[in-house]
Amino acid sequence: MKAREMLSRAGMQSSELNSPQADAVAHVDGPLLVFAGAGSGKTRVITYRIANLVATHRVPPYRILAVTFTNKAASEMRSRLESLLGPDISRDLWVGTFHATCAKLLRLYGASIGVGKNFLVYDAQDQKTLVTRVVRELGLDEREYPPRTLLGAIQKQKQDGRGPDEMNIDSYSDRTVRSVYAAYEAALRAANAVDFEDLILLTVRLVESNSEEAESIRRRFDFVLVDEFQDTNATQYRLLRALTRDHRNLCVVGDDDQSIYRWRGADVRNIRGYKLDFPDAVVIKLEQNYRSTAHIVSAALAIIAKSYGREAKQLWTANDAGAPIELVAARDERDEAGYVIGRIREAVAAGVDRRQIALFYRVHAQSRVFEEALRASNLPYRIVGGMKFYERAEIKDALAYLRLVANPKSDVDFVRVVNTPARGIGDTTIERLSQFARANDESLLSAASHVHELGELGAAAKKKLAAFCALIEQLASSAAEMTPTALFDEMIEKSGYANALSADRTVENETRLENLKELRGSFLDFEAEMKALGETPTLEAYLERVSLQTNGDTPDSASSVTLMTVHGAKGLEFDVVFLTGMEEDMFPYRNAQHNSDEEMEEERRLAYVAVTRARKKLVVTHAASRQVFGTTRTNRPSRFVRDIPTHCIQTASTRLASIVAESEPHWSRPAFRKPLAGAAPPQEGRYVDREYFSDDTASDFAPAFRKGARVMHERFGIGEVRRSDPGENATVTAFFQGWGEKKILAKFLRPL
DNA sequence: ATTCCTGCCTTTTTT
DNA sequence: AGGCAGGAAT
Repeated sequence: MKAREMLSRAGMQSSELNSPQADAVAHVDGPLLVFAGAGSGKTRVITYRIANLVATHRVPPYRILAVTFTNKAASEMRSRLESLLGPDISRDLWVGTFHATCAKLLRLYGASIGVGKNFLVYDAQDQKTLVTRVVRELGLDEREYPPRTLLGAIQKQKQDGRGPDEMNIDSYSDRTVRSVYAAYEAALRAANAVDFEDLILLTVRLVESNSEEAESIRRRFDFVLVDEFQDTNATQYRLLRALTRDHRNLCVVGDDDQSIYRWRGADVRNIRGYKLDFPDAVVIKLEQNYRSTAHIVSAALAIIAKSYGREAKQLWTANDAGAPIELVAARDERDEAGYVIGRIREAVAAGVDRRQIALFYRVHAQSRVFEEALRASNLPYRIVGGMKFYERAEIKDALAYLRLVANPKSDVDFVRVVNTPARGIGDTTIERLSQFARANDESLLSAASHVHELGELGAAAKKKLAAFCALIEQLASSAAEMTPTALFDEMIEKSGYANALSADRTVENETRLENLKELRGSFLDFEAEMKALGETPTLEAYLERVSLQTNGDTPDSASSVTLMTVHGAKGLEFDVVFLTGMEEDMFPYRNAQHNSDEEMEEERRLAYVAVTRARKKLVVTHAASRQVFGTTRTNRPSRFVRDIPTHCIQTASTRLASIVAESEPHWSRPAFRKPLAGAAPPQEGRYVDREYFSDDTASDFAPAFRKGARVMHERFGIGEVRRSDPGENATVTAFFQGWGEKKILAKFLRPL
């Protein structure tokens, strides 16, 4: 294909890009830093730049590496590149997550640093299991050193690029961490496994070494691009620098205002300090927002403006002001849920696609109330996060069998399935086998294969273990001559797993069988895909994909409302967003351990992320009281809410609805007289027609400003009503902390 | 070996 | 409040 043709196919007319976007796309050699504000067309810039490198500058596609954090982002980028450049070229580009890219490099070159070709990737659960085992073997008290905490400490070391011997030891507990870390590493290597951190860290060591392999990897890519750069941790950044050491063609794209993963090791300083490492870097800021209404952009900007140390940016939009942001005060979480669900039904009735509606909360625990309300009103919804497909026990069990077949050294998998389904191999047996295995320096499966040498084990136990070994061996020999799907079928049958589930026909087991069927479907998909690429589908390749695809890859084909945490919402956008639980101590989230300045900063950025997800309509809710971990808590509205300029906001309250509900028999209430078609009967008067929330202050003056009610004033903050005088120029006398009693025109007050 | 109970802890979790 | 892990009971 000719370059010009490719360019036009890439849609690269300047009219499609604004000026900073075009500058970023046109940049070729040397370091480039792009600050991409929310909704500023970041993905477009990255993909166009890649297209430009290939089409105009004739860079071979296989010499370009684009790194993302999520599989989803990677596949989106890939498909956009495919439509720009066509399948032949895009196939050769390296587009993938940090982890997938590193796994690929390790499989190609890892031998030189002692990483076998068929290593497994252990997920969070496996890691914890392994740490627990190590803790026990070291004879440590699990109560004093919870495996969870230790694993966290180990991960932190790894994310900072330190091995056990490179740790800073400041206390006795550091010493403990170090010894657990060392033993954990040894256990991983013995199992021929790596964890997520290893994927990065081992690749860094590989690329930084002086080996021939390091040289080849560094020569492999002429251009490296990174998306969501603000989310990189120390090791990931080190990797990027090592990969581009010789040419410095490192293009990073991100937004320090959207850095919300500090607690996972992400370091905003990577983006904020990029200039220090690359003083000659070209810096481009994308500040025009194409996504949201002007009201939403102003609100977002007001929230983030108070952030400290941020790179100066001024997000703006040419879009219309749009509908005001609604701020709704609810009594408690149930009131809040009822109100939100009512509003969602309204929106759906008005023709909004359910897929364009999202409900955010700070923590998962808040989802339950919403879920119940959604179910009660028959609204289809999906929850992102929570228990993911690949985390379900039956899926992990099935995969553990196959992983054990692929990698007989994987003790974690052995322990998982040796007695699943129950085969009468109990803890005592496994404990003795472990000791035996340790004494002989071999894996559990291998120890079990010559278990007859183990004196202190009962004959019955030996027989059972031998039978299990035979099962795995049989499956292993099948693996050599079968397709992965056929092997899966055989495993499910021969292991007795399917039988155990169908024997006891409970609803849960039905679901589990369904899930296994779905897993089988993923084997079929995998085989079809590999066939299309002309490759042989191997079990190992399948397992690799699955271990890096922990994402719940929810098919959003179903038309559902989406519920998720704000973290889960990053990178997404919706027409209508409900941002719930906007109270102090909920959002910003705070408890005894979590209240540092840094954390507060991150909460602020999180609020910014939340607000910028909305395209057309944002409804913010907060509850006066809520049940948290069994106790009732009363909270003021979030500081972030108070940061939103009042001219963007329209306040409402669910209170009028409840007053109507209490004072009138339900059949006489307007909302009940004409229920929405197909809707479940409303409960407790929460589903009230919108007219009831009209912004006409007179109609809800009395309840909103009755004595004792809380109100907010732009200057004086939150106050308590002492006295109110309705009428044309209604006034309210209220007490404000730090200001005393003030008499104020009601229109300057917001009921809370 | 399995089951049941009690006591614990509770953010966010791209891979 | 609820889910889970560890320990006791069967």
